[in-house]
Amino acid sequence: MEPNVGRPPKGPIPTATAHGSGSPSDRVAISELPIDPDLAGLLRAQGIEAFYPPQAEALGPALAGESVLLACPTASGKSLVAYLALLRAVRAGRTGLYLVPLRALAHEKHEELSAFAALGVRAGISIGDYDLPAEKLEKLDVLVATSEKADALLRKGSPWLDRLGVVVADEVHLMRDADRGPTLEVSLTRLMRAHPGLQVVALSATVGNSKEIAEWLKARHITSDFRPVPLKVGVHLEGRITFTDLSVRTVNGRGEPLPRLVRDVLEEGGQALVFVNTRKASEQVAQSLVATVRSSMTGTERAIARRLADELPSVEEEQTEGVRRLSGLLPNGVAYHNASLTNAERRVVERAFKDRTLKALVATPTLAAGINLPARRVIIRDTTRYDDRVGMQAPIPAMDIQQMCGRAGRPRFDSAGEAVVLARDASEAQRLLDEVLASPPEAVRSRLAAEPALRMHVLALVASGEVASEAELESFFAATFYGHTLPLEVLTETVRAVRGFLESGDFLRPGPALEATPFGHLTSELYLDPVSALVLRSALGRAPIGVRAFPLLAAIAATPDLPPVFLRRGDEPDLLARFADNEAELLVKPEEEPLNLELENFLSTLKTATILEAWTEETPIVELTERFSIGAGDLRAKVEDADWLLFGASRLAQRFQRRVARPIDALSLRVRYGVKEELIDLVRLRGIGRVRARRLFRAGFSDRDSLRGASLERVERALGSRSLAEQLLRQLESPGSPRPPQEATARSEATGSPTTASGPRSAAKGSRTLEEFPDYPEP
DNA sequence: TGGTTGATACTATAGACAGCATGTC
DNA sequence: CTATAGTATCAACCA
Repeated sequence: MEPNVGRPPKGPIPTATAHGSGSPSDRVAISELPIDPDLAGLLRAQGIEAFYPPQAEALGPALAGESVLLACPTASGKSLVAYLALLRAVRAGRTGLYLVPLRALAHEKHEELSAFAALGVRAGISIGDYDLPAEKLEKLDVLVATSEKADALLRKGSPWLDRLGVVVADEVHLMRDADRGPTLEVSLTRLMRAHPGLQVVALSATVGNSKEIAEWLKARHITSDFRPVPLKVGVHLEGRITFTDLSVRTVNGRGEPLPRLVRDVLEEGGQALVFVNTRKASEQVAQSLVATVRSSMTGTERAIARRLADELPSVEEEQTEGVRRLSGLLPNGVAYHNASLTNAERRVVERAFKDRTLKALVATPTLAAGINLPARRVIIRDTTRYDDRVGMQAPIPAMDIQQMCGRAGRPRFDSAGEAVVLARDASEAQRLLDEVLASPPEAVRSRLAAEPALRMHVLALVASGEVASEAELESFFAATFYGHTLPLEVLTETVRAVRGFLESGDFLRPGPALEATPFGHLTSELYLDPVSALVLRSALGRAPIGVRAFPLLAAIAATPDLPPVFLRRGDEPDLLARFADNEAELLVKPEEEPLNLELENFLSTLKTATILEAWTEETPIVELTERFSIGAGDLRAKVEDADWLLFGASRLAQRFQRRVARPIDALSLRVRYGVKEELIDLVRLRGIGRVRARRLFRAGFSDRDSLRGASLERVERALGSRSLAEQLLRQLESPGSPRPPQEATARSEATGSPTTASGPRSAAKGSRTLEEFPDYPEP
C-alpha cells in the first residue's frame, strides 16, 4: 500500500480560496503538478493542457491522498479532480467509489472514467437500472453508483469495500435534500467509520457553509468562484438588465420581456435556456416563443431543424401527445423539457440543443440539476415554486436559482454567459438582486431528523449490524453531518419515536438490545420504506387466494413509495364509483392504520391503480396518456415504480403470505410488460414486448411451446420481420437460453412461512431465520 | 340578437431513487 | 406559514 493513502490531514484544516475567472494565464501547466508522464499524455489527448486554478489547488492535496472538499460553480472541472484522485488510489492498489445523485449522471461519469481504461482503470456502474453481479464487482477498480446503491451495498456488505481507498461525493450539497440527502449523509458516515483515514473527495456547488461540510469530512476546504466561461448574473426590468456587478445592459427590441430577451441573445448568435416552474408553463412558453425564434433563424438552420421532428420516437406506432407537441415546436428551433417526456424524447431535445439546432429551450428544473446543457443566456422567469409542504408557492432557494444561473455560458461557443432573472417591478428587482443573486447561498442543513428518512436508516443500521445498542446508535448519529452541526437532542427524540414505530411494526425486536426481525431484515434488503412494507404486509394478510389485480395495484399505490397522482376535477365521480364497486375486495381502506388516508388521497391511489390496471389490460400508451392526461414519461415512471414495489410485495408474500405470492408474481410481469395474463409466457422471450406478444398471440401462438417447431414463415408473418422471427426461433432452440418456467421465478428464493392470513400480527413472532423456511409446495 | 370583452371564481402546481436479471417497437 | 398563471364562468357591454 502506498503510504499516502488514507493519511488524514495534519493539524488544523486550512481553507484556501481562489478567485477570478478564466484567463489562460490563470491556468496551471500539467507539468507543475505531480502527474505521471503517461497520465499527462492521456490528459493532453483529451485536450487538457493545463488545469484551472481550483483544479490545480485541489489536485495538490488530492494527489497526496488528502481529503478535499471543492466548492465551486458548475462546469468548472470538479470531476477531473475526482478522476485523478481515483486514478491515484487505483494505482496504489485501492478501489474507489464515485457517488452521484442521478442515474443519468452515473452514466456520464462512467463514460468519462472509461477514458482512463488505457491506464488500467476498470470502471463499472451500479444503479437501479443496471446492477453488477458480485463477481464482476470484484474485478472493478472504480464503481460509479447512486447513493442509494452505495447504501444498499453497505447494508449487504461486500468484500469489494475492503480495499476502498477513496470515495467521491459528487454534488454533496444535495445532503440538504429532504428525501434523498439523508441517504448520502448516512452512506458517507458509514464509509468513514468503516475506513478510518478514507480519502474523501467531495464536490459541491457554492454553498453557505461548505467549510462546515469540509470539517465534517476532515477535508481540506477549497472554494472558488472560478468559471471557465465568465458569468454575469442580473435582473431584467423594462428592457434593462442590471447585473450584480452594477453594470447595465440594454436589451434590443421591445415587447414582452421574455421574447425580447430571447430575440436579443439569438441575434448575437447565442442560445437561450428559459427556466419556468411548471410543466404546463414550459410547454406554453415554448409555444409562445415560436415566432420569435423562427424569425431569427436562417434558411439553412430551419431546414436542419425541420428534420428533428422525424427523429422523435413513436410508441407502438403512434405519436404521444408529447411527441405531437414537440414535433410542432422543433422545426421552429424551440422545445420544452420536462419530466413528462420519455427518455427517448428527452434525448432528441438535449442533443438538438447541444448541437445548436435548437435555439431556445424552456425547461422545468429537470435540467438545472441534471445533465449539463449550457446556453449563452439563461432566463429565469419564475423565482417561486409550488411547495406541497405549505400548499403554496414558496420562494426557490437562492442556491437553486444560482444553480440555474450557473448553466449560462457555453464553453467554446460563448466568451461569457449571462443569467437573467425577470422582475416585475423595481422593488422586486432590487430584492432579487440583493437577496437572491448577490447574497451568499443558503447553508446546507442535514435533513436526517426527518422521520421518513430515519425510519429507513435506523432499521438499516440495525439490520446490517452497524449498530447493536442504543449507545452505538447514538454514537453513529454523533458522527453524521447532523451530529457535527446540530444538537443531537431533537434527532434523538425522533429516533426514539422511530424505534417505537419499528418495534410495534415488528421490524425490530422489543427490548434494550437492537436487533432486527426477519421482517425488518427483509424490508431493509428490499430497500422499502418500512411504512410501505407494513402496508404491503397488512394488505397481503387480507388478500384472498383469488385476489384480482385491481386490489393489489391499489395496495401498491397506497404505499408511500409510490407517489400519488393528481386528481382532476372530473375524476372524482368515476373513482368514487370504482371505490363502491371494489370496496369489499380492497386490501387497503381509507382512514385505516398505518396510513390513515383521507378520502381524497385514497381516491388518488385508486386513480393510480386504475392507470396501472389499464396498462396491464394492454390499453395502448397513447390512449392511456390521453385518457388520464398523464405524460408518457410519467406513465413509464409509474410503471417502473409499481414493478419495483410488486417485487417487494412478492418477496414479502413469499415470506408471510405464500398463497398470494404466485398471483403477485404474475401481476408483476403483467405490470412490467403491460400485458394481460395470457401473454405472460410469450413476453418472457427476448425481443418480445406487449405489442409483439399480442401479434404472436393473435397469430395463434399462445405461449412459447406453441412457437417451438413453428415454421419460420408463420412466425415471420406474425411479427412482420424475418430477422426477428429467426432470432426468436433460435432463442427457443438453444438449450440454455429460455428462461426457467414461471413457477421457478416464484420459487427460486421462496422463504415463506406457512403462516396464514391475519394481518401483521400473525407473523410478528416469527423469529426463524430465512433459511429455515421450506420451499412452498407445488399446487 | 349575437358576439365580444371583462370581472371574477376556480383550478392546479418540479423531480426521480430503490430489487433483480437482462433487452421495447 | 409565503402565490400566481392559466382557464372557466358569467355578466356587462357593443354593433
